[in-house]
Amino acid sequence: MKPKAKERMPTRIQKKNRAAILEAALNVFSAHGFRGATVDQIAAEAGLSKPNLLYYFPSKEAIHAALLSGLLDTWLDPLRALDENGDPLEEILAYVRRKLQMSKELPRESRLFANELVQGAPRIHDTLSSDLKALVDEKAALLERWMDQGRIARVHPYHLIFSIWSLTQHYADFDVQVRAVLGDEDPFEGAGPFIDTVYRKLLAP
Amino acid sequence: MKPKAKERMPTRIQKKNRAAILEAALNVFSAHGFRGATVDQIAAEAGLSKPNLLYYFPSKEAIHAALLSGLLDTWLDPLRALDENGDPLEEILAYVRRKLQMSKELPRESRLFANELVQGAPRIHDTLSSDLKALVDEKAALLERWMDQGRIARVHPYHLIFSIWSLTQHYADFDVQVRAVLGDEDPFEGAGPFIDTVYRKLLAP
DNA sequence: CGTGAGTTTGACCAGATGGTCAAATCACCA
DNA sequence: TGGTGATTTGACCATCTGGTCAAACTCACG
Repeated sequence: MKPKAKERMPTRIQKKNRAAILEAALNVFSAHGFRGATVDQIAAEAGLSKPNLLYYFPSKEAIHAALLSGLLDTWLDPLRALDENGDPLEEILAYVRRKLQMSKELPRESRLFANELVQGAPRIHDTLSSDLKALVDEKAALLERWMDQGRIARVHPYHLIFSIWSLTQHYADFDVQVRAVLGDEDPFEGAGPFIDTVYRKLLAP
Repeated sequence: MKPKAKERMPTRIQKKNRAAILEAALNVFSAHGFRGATVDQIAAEAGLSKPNLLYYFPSKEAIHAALLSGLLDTWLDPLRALDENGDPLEEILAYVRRKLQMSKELPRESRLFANELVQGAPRIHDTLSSDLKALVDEKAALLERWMDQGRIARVHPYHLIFSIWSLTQHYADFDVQVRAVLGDEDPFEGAGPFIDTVYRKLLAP
């Protein structure tokens, strides 16, 4: 039997409104940063009045925190998927491609994190040096094993990971700049093959 | 004889205070973004009262604009220095090294631009699609010529330039993340050789 | 020195912003 | 259908923020 929960099930309306708020907040926070976003703006975009929005989340901070922690997993999933048992180069290329695809399909999420990081990550610093560091340590060790086995070329494993982040997220985070330079050309059209080549040549044993 | 200028020479005090304000503004804007920075904060950091600061610059916007336009040249100088007459690979590697050094020595400047770009560059969009685009077009054409001559491997020249920007500026813009993962290790220690290797392997004809 | 330009400041303002609250309205089901 | 808890809102508040202004002060130079 179900132990009676202190917290009740979320109602249909709660589910709908919470989702609408997070969606709107993602738009606004990713476009203007935490400080640049206003509660009114988020409320308007979610189709709610400000007091109504604050009925669902206790504060602006809370919305932001909910967004970040809710998205962090999604964000790191591709790295988690790096599989010890796969072919090293193909595993890494798959990771790169997934990350680039995320830049294309989830640019708001990327910019949300970029905004936070570029300003010193005041609200997620702890998560970075615990969860993120642990995951990267683990995967860097895997990369190092592959290098020891001569299955990919030897490079600094941490900087290899950083390079994948920077090369792929660049297209989401600095989208305006990329488009200003490229004009009409679709950035991802050329980026995919380019980055692919980078890692094929870099990691060829 | 000197034509009498409508505008007088800046006094000693003007020079000192303008410089102090821009220095303080660079600190504050790069750490908090335009919206997150307050005039009081900048004034305090510059050792002036708010009204006094606004005696030297007419508005917060004006300080930000002065900073950006003053720094844009510095920022693009390394790319401008890419020399048609040098050895292609060495020229590109020199560009990469200069950019990485700038990330190390001028991280505030890098983050100032990063903050602006990640939020859609509302205040420098025009400069990007005119000046920046023109410069990149010119240098991309040079890279293409080098490729035509078989002096470096053929890759998408624009994405080659983007990759240099992203790989190097990553270490300034996302400094907290890099340090959270690396712990005590100096990021630039490993980044230099790593990025060097990337471009040597990528561009070997 | 005295004087006018250059510099500094306390007091102030209007608008924006995050957040509160009591009252009104709505949705569900016994 | 009535009642109860969930939802919504208009009015309001305190604080922050960019910016103004007149008055006071300082400096350089004749």
